[in-house]
Amino acid sequence: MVSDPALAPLAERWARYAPLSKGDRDAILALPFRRKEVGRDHHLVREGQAPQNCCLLLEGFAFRHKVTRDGARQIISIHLPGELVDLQNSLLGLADHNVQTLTRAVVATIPQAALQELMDRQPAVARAMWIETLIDSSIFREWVVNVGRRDAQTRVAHLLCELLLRMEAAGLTREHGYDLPLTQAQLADCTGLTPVHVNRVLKALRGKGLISLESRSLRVLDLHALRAAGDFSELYLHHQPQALAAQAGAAG
Amino acid sequence: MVSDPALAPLAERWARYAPLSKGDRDAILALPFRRKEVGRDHHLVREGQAPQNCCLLLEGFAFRHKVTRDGARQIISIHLPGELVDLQNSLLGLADHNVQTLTRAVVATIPQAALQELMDRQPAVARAMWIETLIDSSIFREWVVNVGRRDAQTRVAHLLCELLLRMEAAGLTREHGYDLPLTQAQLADCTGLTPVHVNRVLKALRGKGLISLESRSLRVLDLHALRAAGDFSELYLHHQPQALAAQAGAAG
DNA sequence: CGTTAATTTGAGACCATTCAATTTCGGTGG
DNA sequence: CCACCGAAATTGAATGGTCTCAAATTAACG
Repeated sequence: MVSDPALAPLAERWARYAPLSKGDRDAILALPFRRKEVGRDHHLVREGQAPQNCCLLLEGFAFRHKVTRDGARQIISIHLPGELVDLQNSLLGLADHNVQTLTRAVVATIPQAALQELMDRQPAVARAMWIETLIDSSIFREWVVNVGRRDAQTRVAHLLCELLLRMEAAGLTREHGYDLPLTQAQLADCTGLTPVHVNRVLKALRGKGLISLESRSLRVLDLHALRAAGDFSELYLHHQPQALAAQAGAAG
Repeated sequence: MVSDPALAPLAERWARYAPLSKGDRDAILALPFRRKEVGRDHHLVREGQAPQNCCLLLEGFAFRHKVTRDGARQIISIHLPGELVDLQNSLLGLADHNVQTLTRAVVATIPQAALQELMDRQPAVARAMWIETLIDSSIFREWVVNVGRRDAQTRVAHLLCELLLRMEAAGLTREHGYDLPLTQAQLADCTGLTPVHVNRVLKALRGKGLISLESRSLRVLDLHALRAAGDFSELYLHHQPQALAAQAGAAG
């Protein structure tokens, strides 16, 4: 059985979080999975369920969200191609939130049992997976700050900055431009605002010359000003995990 | 060198997250640490730093927070005695937020290197630590929803419910009552509100007979109604981690 | 090319904020 | 033990950022 290259991006990203041996990489590439094409708004995980599989986004975008009693929806995070959207369920058992596709997507569903086995047998991979969940966690913290203590324009600008940097890291941008995978209603659900107000905020950001945005195609015209408008500082994305350096330093 | 019982609560809590062997427990109890008494508002971790130690709260309360450009503070989580407040820094390197004591506290500072070694040598302990960070993560997600999509009264009621359940789990309550370790200004920083409005909300909750609160002593008079007022559902606290059951089931 | 979703704009209402002042609480020293 | 002081809590009045409601326009998609 030849290892399928579909999981190569996974091995590649995890290798950025922790040093992986050839054996580690091979074990990742040998994970069993089922490739699945799904439409927009497809539910990958439902709150309260105990999923038996983990979903790796091969193509397309997804988001996690919760719904309050009176039907308001809060989006908790956005996921880009190459990300495992529900790793935590393997360890926590019951899903505490929903995961849904933003766009048409291709996912690889990996049996949780296989992931458990991988964690058990390849501690370095487990370490990398842990770090991935910790970076998720850091992004959640920043989102708490964003919706809790920033005004509407700052919130939206901050989100657009975050997406720019993460898209760049994923190779999905060209010259500070990317295809925004969110409707204005979904931007509102990310930022705790109403769609109407998001529309006005975007108009203001356009008016100031910070961005251009038409038919979902976003371009950041003045990154410095957008970062300032969004009170944005990228430390929380941990794109240069210090752990690697620290480990290398400790080993040398 | 006899193992100090000070770390026993840590071993106990981690054992709830993953099955620990005698060797695992001994390794935890053998961790080196320095006991330190600190005053209120003492900084345990500062954003941007690369801490060399982890802080275990032995007595007292702490909180994590970030400050926006214009000086607004958002509290991201509250920590009870027995919790490791900055485990993630061992793996991420640079702290992306501040940690500060809410009250006078006693902490055990554990060298990160020792924790790293523990993770490497006792995979079951590493697993438990990972699960602890995942539960943290789930609480962050709920807080995003709380500040993003709930009105003021619901936010405060939700927070009071969360604290009640966590205090109960830590054995810090009597008859639905506990000592609230937060000022109204700090409650405001948790919920993304102003101190003035928190005061009015608390008055309303008292007026409805849901709680009594005087001089920091809180009693939940009508838990059912407070849960309803706070749109509260405890799934996200993962107080009964399903992973344990799942692992036991898989092993049996 | 029709149909539905998404975006855009306006006007009025409201929840939470800001600003300001007063009262109460908690701790400390005389 | 009481007086004092700063911090915390409380209350009022006015402002304002965001929401709600409603309608029109444009874009997306089969």
